[in-house]
Amino acid sequence: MIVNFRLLVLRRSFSTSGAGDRSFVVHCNQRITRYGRIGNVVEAERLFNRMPEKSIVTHTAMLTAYAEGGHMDRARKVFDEMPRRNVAAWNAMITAYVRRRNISDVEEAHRLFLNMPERNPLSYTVMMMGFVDASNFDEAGTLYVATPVEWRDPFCSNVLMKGYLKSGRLEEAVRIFEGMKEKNVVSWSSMVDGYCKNGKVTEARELFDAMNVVRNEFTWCSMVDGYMKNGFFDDGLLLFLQMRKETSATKLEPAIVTAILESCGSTFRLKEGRQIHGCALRLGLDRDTYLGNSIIGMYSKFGWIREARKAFDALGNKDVVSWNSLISGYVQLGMVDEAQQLFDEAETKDSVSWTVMLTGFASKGLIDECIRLFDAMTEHDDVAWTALISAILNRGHYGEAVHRFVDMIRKEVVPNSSTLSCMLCAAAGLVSLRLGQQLHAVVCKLRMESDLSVQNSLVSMYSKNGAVDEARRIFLRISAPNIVSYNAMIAGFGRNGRGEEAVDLFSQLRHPPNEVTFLGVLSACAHAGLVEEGRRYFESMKSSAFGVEANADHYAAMVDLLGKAGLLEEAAELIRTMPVEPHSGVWGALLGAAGMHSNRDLAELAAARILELEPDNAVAAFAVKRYRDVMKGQPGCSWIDSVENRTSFRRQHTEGERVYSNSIQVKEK
DNA sequence: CTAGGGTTAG
Repeated sequence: MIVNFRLLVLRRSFSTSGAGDRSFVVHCNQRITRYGRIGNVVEAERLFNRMPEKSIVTHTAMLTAYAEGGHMDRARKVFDEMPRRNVAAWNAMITAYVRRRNISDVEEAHRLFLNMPERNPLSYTVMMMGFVDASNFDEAGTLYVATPVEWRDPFCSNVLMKGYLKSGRLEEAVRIFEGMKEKNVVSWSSMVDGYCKNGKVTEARELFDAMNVVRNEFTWCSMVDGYMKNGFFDDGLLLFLQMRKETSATKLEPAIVTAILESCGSTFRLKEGRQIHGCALRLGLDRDTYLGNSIIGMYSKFGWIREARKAFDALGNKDVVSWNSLISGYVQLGMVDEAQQLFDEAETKDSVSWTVMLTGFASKGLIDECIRLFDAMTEHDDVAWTALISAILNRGHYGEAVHRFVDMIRKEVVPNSSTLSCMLCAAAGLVSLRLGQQLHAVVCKLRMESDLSVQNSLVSMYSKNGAVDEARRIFLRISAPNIVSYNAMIAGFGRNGRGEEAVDLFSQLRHPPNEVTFLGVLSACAHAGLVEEGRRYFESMKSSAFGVEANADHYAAMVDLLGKAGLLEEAAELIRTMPVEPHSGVWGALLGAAGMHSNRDLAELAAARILELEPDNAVAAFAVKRYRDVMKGQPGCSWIDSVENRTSFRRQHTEGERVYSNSIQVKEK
């Protein structure tokens, strides 16, 4: 009905309007623009074709509508066939190419830019956007320098500065920022945000306090979120309260509340989370989809799945993130069936939905389901690949993981830091220095040398491959090592027979040690024969000064330590009196020591216990057989060594070598 | 008609 009426009006307008009816043309141009913005190319095109008189603006609006709808060929045809063009038309065509975020399109944009008869400030800004999006900072920088000084307005400078910040090129960003003659609120806010995103909260706050323009909601939001994302929840909350006092408290930006709720979820702030949720409800902000999604996410992270479900059901405008947040909530609780039900129910799914579901199956070890899901996905991005690879790795299939990684690279999907972290663990597991070094080269190429999780994985990979000095070199370059870094390095020293250095590093710890730290230092003592030190660490751990409970692994390390030193009876006594149930690793340590010191009774005891726990254990079976048939108690027998050359392990190792032998080629970012 | 900040899920 409405459409017919419009057509009627339109028809009358066409018949009554003369060639010079400019207001009608303007009206149609606006409608084409509107159709383009809502993605209705068909209506835009229909109107365009019916217009007897078209202006430059008409063509420009139409080409933009086509481009937004993905029809680049038709957009270009409109541009090429325009009877006359102005700067805006050229800019629009360049913008259309730039928005494709693709190298060849940016090149085409650049050709147009070079050929245009006249340029305005916007031409430079848009072209620079293209280079920035393509991470071509050389060209972007050159173009910035080539931009006439009077045209280097905040608009233009902010684009380049923002690009530098996004790619972690802080110094270049600062250079642009400080060189700007005029800075607006976007310039300041972007720098504050950029510092925060690069972990420099102190510098961000200095700028935040130093700004000479009025802060707006973006500025506040960046700073509050910056505090929270960098682990300073209380400072963030304080600043939020300060904002409420300083600015008009009548309305509140949903974005800032969203940021806080997300942080409540990730730092497990149950009380604050509930309070802020209540506050958002009172202010009527809960209709905001972003905010609603963050509520679902927060309760999911708390494990309060019913609250999450309630927030989901209450949300008026659900989008794909709403669904994904709740699916993720079920997955996090291990409720994979419920997650799958929701996954099947969702009418719109994106790669996140599929990946969440994949990690759900992975958490249950259902590797075939993971692969089935992965194969059913239409697009595989870096995270999807990483989820699959990680699922395969968790099942211990290193060679297969390497195979998938090579596939990923061949498909030209750029690995992220978590992919590389995973793969470095594979290289450690495979004991393949060659693979590890190639991955290290990829890390450098992709500028991920400063990523903490990558650095930690590198330390672990190198030390497991015997290259402990290389591991140490990387460890020393970590700007803010966390407990995982220390654990990797301590264990690395230990397994390479450098017990003193392990002990030394432990004494320099700036973090409370955890279970892994103690396991590392105990193993280090065992390897280096530091019996007294080992005893001391073990006692200090048990004295609960650090709040760490000794588990069976720690006892295994102690049995190993005592056993290697020949204190077999003390080791056996430790097993007898340990408060946790000894697992096969504990008995294995005793078996190894008993073998080394030719204590037949204890070896047989240990082997028997292992076989009770693991009837298929080859080492124990071999030991029992060996003792029964061959060994007559001579010292120095090397049966344990021959078994330790675990054949299955070797096979996997060589399998991995073969798969990645065509060196890994990654395109530079 | 063409241009620049923040927030949610893997």
